Amino acid sequence: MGIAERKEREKERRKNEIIDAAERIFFSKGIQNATMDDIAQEAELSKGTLYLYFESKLDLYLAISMRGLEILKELFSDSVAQASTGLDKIYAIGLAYLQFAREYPNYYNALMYYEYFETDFPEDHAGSQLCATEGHRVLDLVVEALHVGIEDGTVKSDIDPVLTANVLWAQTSGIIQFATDKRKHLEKKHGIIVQEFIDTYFEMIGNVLRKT
Amino acid sequence: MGIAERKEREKERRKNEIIDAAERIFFSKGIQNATMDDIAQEAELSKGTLYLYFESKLDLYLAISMRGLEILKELFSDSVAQASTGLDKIYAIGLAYLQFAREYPNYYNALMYYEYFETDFPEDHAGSQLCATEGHRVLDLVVEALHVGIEDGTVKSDIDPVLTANVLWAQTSGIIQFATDKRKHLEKKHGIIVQEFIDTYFEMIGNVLRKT
DNA sequence: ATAAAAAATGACTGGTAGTCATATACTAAA
DNA sequence: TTTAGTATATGACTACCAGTCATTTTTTAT
Repeated sequence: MGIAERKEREKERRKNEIIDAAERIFFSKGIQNATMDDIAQEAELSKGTLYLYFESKLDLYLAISMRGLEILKELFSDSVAQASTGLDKIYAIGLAYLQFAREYPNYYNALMYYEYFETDFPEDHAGSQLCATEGHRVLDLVVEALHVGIEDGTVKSDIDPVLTANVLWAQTSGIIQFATDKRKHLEKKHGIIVQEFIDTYFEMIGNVLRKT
Repeated sequence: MGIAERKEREKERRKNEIIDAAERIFFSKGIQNATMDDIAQEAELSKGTLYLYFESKLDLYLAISMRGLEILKELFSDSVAQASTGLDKIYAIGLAYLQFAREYPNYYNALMYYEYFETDFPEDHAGSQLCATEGHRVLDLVVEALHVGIEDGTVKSDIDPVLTANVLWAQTSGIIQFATDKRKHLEKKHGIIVQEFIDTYFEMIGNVLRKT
């Protein structure tokens, strides 16, 4: 009975085509300005059909966020795998995050949008929970890297890995957000090149974590 | 000719009454869900009148953000004035920021909303520019505190005050945002009390800035 | 008292998320 | 092959909201 399977595949494909179309519209017009009619037209489907595949505009947007998270997770895994010492793994994760914001600004924005509106989402919203879970998995990589660093002697042993991972994540997010949004302002008002800003931050982190 | 003056005062008062009403609605229903009709009803005015005093819903919201910035600036000024050494001033500013997020969560949210959507605002929007300028003034306090710290020997002298102030501001914003949004998650999933999280961060900052 | 100016009103417009009765395409049994 | 049943697709329609503007009400100056 291969028909059911084929239908399943086609359903999945159509769903992805809709996400593709939505992505083009969201990324070109902005999340707020994109309308479901725009997306329907781009997908060459009627608006009603969109609602057969996604419950709401928010759900459609969350599907795009999930794609962003997948990319981010991939970048992180690669970085961690390639760096040898624990401390280098920490640096590598930070750099990968930065690379993500630079190379996939649209996905980065989508994730920031999610961060901002997470509190507005219904507690039990499936897609939202999935996004959150994926985000936590990324944090686990940082905890693991700190453990490795303590083991191999590149990271101070008197830190709490879980606590420190959360602090690192939070402050690095702030740094990247600032570097992304205020790049222009940094250069114009303060004559600071973003790279200097980033380097200064990484130096600070190194001084704090490195075993002396 | 006191009539013109009286009219001016009354116009200002009405404007503030509208902001008061908008605040109650925005803060209770959320910025997105609040409607201009809600606000008009709360202010006991017609919707058209709101538009005599504010150009748009965004303008009305920015007026509220400005109130938040005023409070924040006040907290910062007081903190800086009370702390004696330069390093203590830095701590004091961080703590004041934290206090602001805790004691005025609605204003804090309004400012975060502004941060997030700043890029969407028209480049030449008056209210938006005013908000940005006020925000920069706050950063100047940090730069100044670093200078004082270098002078009085509590802060390392090999740092660039402007660069460091920007880094501090960016990462502290990330920490506070995380502590605010993820408090629940920190406690439930990792068994971390927010205070531990904050303390760990401040300790890190101290280790980086303090002259040894 | 009256004309002019200022302030306030609310019905109206344009635009959008989401719905639903209807139509079309596909599948399985007779 | 026909037919009944099911899955998929449609777009006109509803409800709602930001912002407008012709009209009305209130205030001021003469």
